[in-house]
Amino acid sequence: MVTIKDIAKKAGVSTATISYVLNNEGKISEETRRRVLKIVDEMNYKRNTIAKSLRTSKTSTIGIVAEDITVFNTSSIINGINKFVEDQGFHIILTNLRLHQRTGLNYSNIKSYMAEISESIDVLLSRQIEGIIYIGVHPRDVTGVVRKTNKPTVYTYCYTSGDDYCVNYDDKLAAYEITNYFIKMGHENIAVISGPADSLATCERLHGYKDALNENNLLYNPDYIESGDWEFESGISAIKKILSKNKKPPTAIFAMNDLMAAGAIEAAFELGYSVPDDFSVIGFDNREFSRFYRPRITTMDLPLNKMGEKSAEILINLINGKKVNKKSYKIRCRLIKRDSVKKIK
Amino acid sequence: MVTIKDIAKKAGVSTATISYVLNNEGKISEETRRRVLKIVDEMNYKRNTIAKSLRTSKTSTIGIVAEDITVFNTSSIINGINKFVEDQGFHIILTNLRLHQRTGLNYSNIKSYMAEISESIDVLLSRQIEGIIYIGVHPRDVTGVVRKTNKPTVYTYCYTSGDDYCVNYDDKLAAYEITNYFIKMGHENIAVISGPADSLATCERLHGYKDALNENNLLYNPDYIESGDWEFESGISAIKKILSKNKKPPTAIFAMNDLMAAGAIEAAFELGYSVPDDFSVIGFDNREFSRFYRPRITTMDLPLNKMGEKSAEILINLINGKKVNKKSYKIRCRLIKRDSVKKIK
DNA sequence: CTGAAAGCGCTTACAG
DNA sequence: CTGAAAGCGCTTACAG
Repeated sequence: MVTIKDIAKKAGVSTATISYVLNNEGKISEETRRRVLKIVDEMNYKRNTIAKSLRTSKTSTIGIVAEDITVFNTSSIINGINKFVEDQGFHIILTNLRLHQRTGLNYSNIKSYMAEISESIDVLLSRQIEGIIYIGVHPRDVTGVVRKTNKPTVYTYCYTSGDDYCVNYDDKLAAYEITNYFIKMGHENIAVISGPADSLATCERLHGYKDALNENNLLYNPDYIESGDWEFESGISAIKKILSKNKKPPTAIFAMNDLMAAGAIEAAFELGYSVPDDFSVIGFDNREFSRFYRPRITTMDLPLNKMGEKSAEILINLINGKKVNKKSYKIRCRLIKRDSVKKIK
Repeated sequence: MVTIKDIAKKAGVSTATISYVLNNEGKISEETRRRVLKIVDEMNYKRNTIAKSLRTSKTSTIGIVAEDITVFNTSSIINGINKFVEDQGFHIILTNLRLHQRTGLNYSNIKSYMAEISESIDVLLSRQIEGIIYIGVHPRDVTGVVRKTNKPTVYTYCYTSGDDYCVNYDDKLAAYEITNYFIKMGHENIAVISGPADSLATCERLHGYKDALNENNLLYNPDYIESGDWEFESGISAIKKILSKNKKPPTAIFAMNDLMAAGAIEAAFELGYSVPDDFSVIGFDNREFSRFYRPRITTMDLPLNKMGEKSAEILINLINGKKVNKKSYKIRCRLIKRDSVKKIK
């Protein structure tokens, strides 16, 4: 391996000079600079970033701790982070907790993985990362799950109840917009297939839903709300329950994710109904299949890339000692209008 | 930041002793060991891996170069890699070329990104990674795309025509098994919606398809083959072409991915046919939606996790100087039988 | 404009 | 069993 020393010897100058040339420090004569650069090229010298990092105590490396990289949201978020930090000369060390794989959907027992998370973070710290981005598998409260460090940390796709930097999409606004869109299309009886009641996303979206109802002087009917577990099958059972509970069936169904929306459509189909002729349906997440399901599902696109970029931006600013005054960012989702909603009246 | 020196001072021993204790070198008395460990704990000392790496010239870090992390295959492969290397104390530096995002589906102009890839690899090398895993977005030949280095390198989800380590799934065998399954279910007229003709995957699978036909004394009919571009829409047009070209329509359709299979099902539906009553369909990839499409699609599950693990295993062996005699690994896919295939006759 | 030298935080032969 | 010392490959105040 060729080092700065070898270059220095061959060029007949000191290692300091090589270093100055390599770092474009300016104060080197044009002639020396050229000669050094030529030798650098000839000897195919590659700088050892490890040594530089040790000396400067800057690694230009951030740690990503992903709860589960195989969950649909994560790769786009990482993509966004990557895009942003690349331009800053930063690199990413990736830690994957494989939470989904290990705990299934029972995110609540994440507590048992706290020791493991803590260890992951220790390893990251020992590698001198300059900041951490923690990516959840679901928008939920992770307070206390991630051990505090003295490094800047940004949470995305999850919240904390503390004084931390969090980047999420705007759940409440999204649900508000979905509900308003239904209303604009003439629907007044709008059912909801929600996520589990203890989910923050469920809460926030129910909030947005009610706000839209209120503003349009529509009554909130608790019998129109049924919770699922984010899976396809729970969409099926939820819609059946809603139908059996209400003499006056809804004309519109807001499913809090596309899987449950697909389940609802499937169930409607089985029961001899048609979507959107008998029911209009809107999903959430803009999962790949929603684009070509039968019917094509109207849904909310998640700003995953933007969330990644924003998280990275905040983190880099914090690393550079810049003030970041806002703590909690909520990025707007985008309604994708397709064929599962019909105008009535 | 507390260093080995601080510990040494407080413990009244040399830094060498601390290092020996930390690395469990044994030759330290139990009494000293305990005292040092206690102080390490008290002072909340964390080892600086960067310094260690510089000294030992081992970083226990591998570089992953992913052509595009948002493409469906990649995250599971990374998951597999992660799982394997974690146990070896290795870490991952992730580079994401965002190829799909930047070039769309036109993978062929990857050549224009060669300079960029080369630079990414330089950066990785300067960070002293000990090996590289290159993850393609599609099983195709990437010879010459990735600059050779003196570090062990494994290619997965892509091939090279050279003497490189490649880990893929067994395309030919998969197609062979699909075709045989159709035949076992009584089908003799089996159409294929293939990928682009210049795709290695297409080639290999066509091979497996023909082999199965031959073995069962069925005639190969070129009019039954229509190529798509892996997208949903191309499944629609392909099936229409096949139907219009053949007086004797096929009873079975092997679509080389789930998107095109869904397109074929959609087209059949539009034309008044039903799947699987009029046509049986098998897809490929076991994408999420295939599980709850109408009908649930029979498909091939890709061993993505295993591919990641295998790649990591080979790489770690190479890093450790062990012999890895086989160069090309082909891992078997798994047929997932669902509702889109019907037994006839 | 350039160099001698110290030092980042570790590890490791070597000596005792 | 333990320590003094060199050194990994860089950067950087300081001196000239």
